[in-house]
Amino acid sequence: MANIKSRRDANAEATRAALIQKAGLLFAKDGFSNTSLGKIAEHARVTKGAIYHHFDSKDDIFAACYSRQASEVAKVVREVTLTDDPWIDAINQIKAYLDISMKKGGLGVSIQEAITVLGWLKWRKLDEEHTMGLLTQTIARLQAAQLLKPYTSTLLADALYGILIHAMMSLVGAEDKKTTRDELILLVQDFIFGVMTESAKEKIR
Amino acid sequence: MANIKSRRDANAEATRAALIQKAGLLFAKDGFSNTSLGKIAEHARVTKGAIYHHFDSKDDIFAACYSRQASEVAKVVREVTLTDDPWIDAINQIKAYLDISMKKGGLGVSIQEAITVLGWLKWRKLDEEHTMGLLTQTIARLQAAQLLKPYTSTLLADALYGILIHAMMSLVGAEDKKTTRDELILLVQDFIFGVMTESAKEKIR
DNA sequence: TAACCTCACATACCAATGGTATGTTACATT
DNA sequence: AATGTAACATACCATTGGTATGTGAGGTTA
Repeated sequence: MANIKSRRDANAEATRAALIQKAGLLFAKDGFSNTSLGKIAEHARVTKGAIYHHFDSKDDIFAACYSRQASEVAKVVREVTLTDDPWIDAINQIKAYLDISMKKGGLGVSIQEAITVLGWLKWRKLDEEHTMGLLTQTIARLQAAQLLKPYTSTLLADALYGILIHAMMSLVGAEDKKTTRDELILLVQDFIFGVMTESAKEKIR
Repeated sequence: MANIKSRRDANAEATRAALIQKAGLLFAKDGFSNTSLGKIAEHARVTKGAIYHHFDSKDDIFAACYSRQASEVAKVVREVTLTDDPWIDAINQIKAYLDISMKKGGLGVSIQEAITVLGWLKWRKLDEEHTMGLLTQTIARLQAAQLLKPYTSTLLADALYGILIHAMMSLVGAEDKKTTRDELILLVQDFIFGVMTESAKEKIR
């Protein structure tokens, strides 16, 4: 209803955004436990009161930071989809995911930290709304085109996401990122080949 | 040298062991952050001083708990190896790993918590000495037998471990564990098929 | 065995920090 | 103009990880 933002609402949104941004920078730079709410408030030129007005807890503001970043990643990956060949799209999405993760590797809140702070379950739930949700869709497309063996789709998505996450983490730690990235793409492709139907394999060859 | 334990040393070892055991139970039951050092000390009938005499920090005693558990898992998985067919051994190890993880899922310190508390890097380093180290060996065997495509072995181990970890986590959360477990084994097998050499595939069929 | 030393803890204490309870004031509503 | 409410600020608290120091039993040396 009230789509017209009042002055106060606009200000509130601004502080909230500033809080998320500054917190994101600090979390990325110093890690979660080494970033106190006091520091965050200070950098955003407010007090802890402001934080606890906008967020429920320290975990909550961290989740907001990660969520924001994840949605940005998902957005970039989503924009890749172009062709009407689900297989090509899938590979391109994977490439895009690895690339942006590689770029944002140092910058931004790391996935490690996210899992570390939020715990597996919360983290997963968050990711399901972004990157992993995308992956699930992509897999559904592949399955609809009968390119994949009839595994339970959530299980498949889980496993594939596991590969991607893990791949990404190796990538962040690797010294020759470019080579590693290329090898990883091939590796992931081969893994997926393993769960493809025979007819699909021949079609691609 | 001093292999003959003095009275004092024996006592010290006993308290250290008790500390690890009680801490493990509490960590598993209440989680890391909800378990204070005071509680641990109380349960082990000592004081915080004892804890800080034996361990450097809260993280450190947690690491000790996890390490102990991981070595037990690794021990069970290691005992599986029997035949001289590396492929069969690999599959059996994977089965054993999933099974024990399934059993110990509720009990013991969960992997989620371990990653959560120690952070990705420390956790990985710890696991490299146990479960992951085993996996690396198994992969090396498969590669030596030229069953796998010539990927960088560490990369391969990383990715495979990623699948296993992720699979295990789905397994912990699944409602029909037995069915999920069976499907997961097939899934993992298929994934590995993807990175096998053509000749190896035919040999198995 | 007596003096001495070391180590395995216990006791006392502190600083930091997440979280809460309570103001306060600008702004919106009536 | 009076009143209400949301967006913060201020003050305060409890917990807790960590440290500095004390102490006494057990081991070592003379």
